[in-house]
Amino acid sequence: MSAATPEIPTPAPTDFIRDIVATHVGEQRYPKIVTRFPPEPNGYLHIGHAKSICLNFGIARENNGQCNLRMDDTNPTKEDVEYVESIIEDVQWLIAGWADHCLGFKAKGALPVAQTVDGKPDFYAGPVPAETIGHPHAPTVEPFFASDYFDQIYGYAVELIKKGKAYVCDLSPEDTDTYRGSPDKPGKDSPFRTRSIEESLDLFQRMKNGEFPNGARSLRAKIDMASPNIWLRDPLIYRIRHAEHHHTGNKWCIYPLYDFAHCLSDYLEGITHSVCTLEFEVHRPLYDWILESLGLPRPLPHQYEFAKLIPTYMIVSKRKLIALVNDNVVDGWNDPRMPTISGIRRRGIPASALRRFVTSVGVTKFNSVTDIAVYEHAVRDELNKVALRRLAVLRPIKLVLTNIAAGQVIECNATNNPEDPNAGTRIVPISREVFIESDDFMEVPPPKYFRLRPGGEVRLKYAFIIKCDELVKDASGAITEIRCTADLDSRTGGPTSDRKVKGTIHWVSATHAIDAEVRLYDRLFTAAEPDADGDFKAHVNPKSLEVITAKLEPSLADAKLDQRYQFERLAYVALDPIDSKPGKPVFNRTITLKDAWTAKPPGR
RNA sequence: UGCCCGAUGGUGUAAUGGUAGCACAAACGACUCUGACUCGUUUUGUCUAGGUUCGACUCCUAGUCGGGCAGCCA
Repeated sequence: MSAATPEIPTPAPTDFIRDIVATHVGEQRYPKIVTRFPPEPNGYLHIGHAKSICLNFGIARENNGQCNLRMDDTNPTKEDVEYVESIIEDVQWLIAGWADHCLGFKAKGALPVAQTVDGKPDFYAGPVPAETIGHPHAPTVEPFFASDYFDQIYGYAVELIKKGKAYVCDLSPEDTDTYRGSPDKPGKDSPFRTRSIEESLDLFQRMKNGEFPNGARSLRAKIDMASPNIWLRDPLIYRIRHAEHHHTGNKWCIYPLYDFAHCLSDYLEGITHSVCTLEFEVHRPLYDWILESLGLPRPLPHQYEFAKLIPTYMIVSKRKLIALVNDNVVDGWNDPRMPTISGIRRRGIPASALRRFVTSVGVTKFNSVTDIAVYEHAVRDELNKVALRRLAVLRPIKLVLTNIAAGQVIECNATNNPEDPNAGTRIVPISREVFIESDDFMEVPPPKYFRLRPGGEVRLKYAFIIKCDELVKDASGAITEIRCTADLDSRTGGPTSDRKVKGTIHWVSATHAIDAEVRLYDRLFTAAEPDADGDFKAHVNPKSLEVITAKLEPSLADAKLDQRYQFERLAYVALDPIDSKPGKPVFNRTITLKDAWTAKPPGR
């Protein structure tokens, strides 16, 4: 859909992780920097993931490295191909024109290849050259899948058993919990901890063969039940799960747990820097323990943690996002109000703006909340540069120019984008009857109101200065028509065009206007931290969407999907990529223009 | 209350023993055929207490506050 949005060259960001990478590059510790973005395909990607994507791909592109897209799919009961496909699309959209050349994809169906390193057997899962990656669903390539490594991971588990570093445990899930102890009390050894290597080997194979029901047994790393770190108290590394997997089908009935699969997936792909969020910090000793216990021949990956992105007025939790979808609070994952990447895209926000925002917040280990104003500023700033200006009236009120004859049409020359001289101009027709924004007229205005008022003057942008002569009201006293005279000499270039009037308002010719649906989106929540009290649904903004029929200048009849527009003085908008049809455009309001008047007018 | 991590204006982030800076926000002003954009000015900060040092946001000690960890989730 949307075209690539290349970055204007800016100084490469710095942060503590990039500093570490820079040190490693200086030391030539690795032949190539390889990162990875490893989502679990159990939901859609959101703005928090965007930060991780930009960090991981950013590190890769700044160091001539590579960033693998990997499905972290070790839990068949929660994952689905729908999510795999959305993830691929969202990642490619976000990095298009910026880091496509670093995207690590593999040949479709490829599995790790056996090799020998320093006389030791080894496996490696490598990428396909970036040039061969085209369309998101190109038939020859695909992302990496942790589930493609199940054979190797199983082998590593067997290896651990043989080294006496893992054992099959018959404790029930409940007993396993009890034996684990609590953070301030050491755990207790499982009675199966001393089981012989041979017996564990036999049992593990029979687990694999499907001889036992779910939960009957598990494979555990043998570390230290008294460790102050819970994750070192003989953590489970394999569980029995008789379930069909979206990628491996029915081949397996045992699945490795995250801690075991993740570090090994990183190793198999030759990841150098495994970057994740803070909650995995306490898992790092286990990550290292597994890798170090196996005596692997290639350099080991290392894990680095950073703080999640949490913008105000948003929810970033897959579970809660799912709830919004399932409860029909929003219209699907890609509802333009959702903080999902697909929702953000549909809302009309350029990928470059999203990238700029998630980069601008920095990377630290401090749990912070980011003011949504920073996000909105990035969006407006990006859109200001590229949006074509158009005239549109959202809440029309009729205005008659009494000194223009019925049927007469005057062509006005309008600037397409004052920020971009190359954007050119266009003709907008005006006639005797026009619509103006109802907010732009007040019969009894407050002080410092400089739009139209009885007896007052205002400029119709790109046209002429008008003066309000009289009002026509209906029986109830509501204004039905504003009657004005136009100073026809005040057109651009005309004799009185330099006359100063304080206000300039937008308009559309009533006879030329086209009607179109405009969806006015606003923040999804009314509370800065919607989930602060644990009840985010209570803070859903009832006015997060208002659908109106607006009056648009005629040129908007052939608006383009990839083009961003600004309805002058109002908002940035984009065509809805799903509901817009030829001849029936539907516009989504991406974001309003900043408005210093209604934000805080004097006397209010 | 076991272990791990963190703390710089309203918010986010820089300064890696040597002038506390930037962005957003806010306020005021200039400009304006978008009350936008742009430009200018201003307000506001190193969690606390000790210590080391000529000098501490930075190093040390103790404390305070916040976050994370007890899924066969990731």
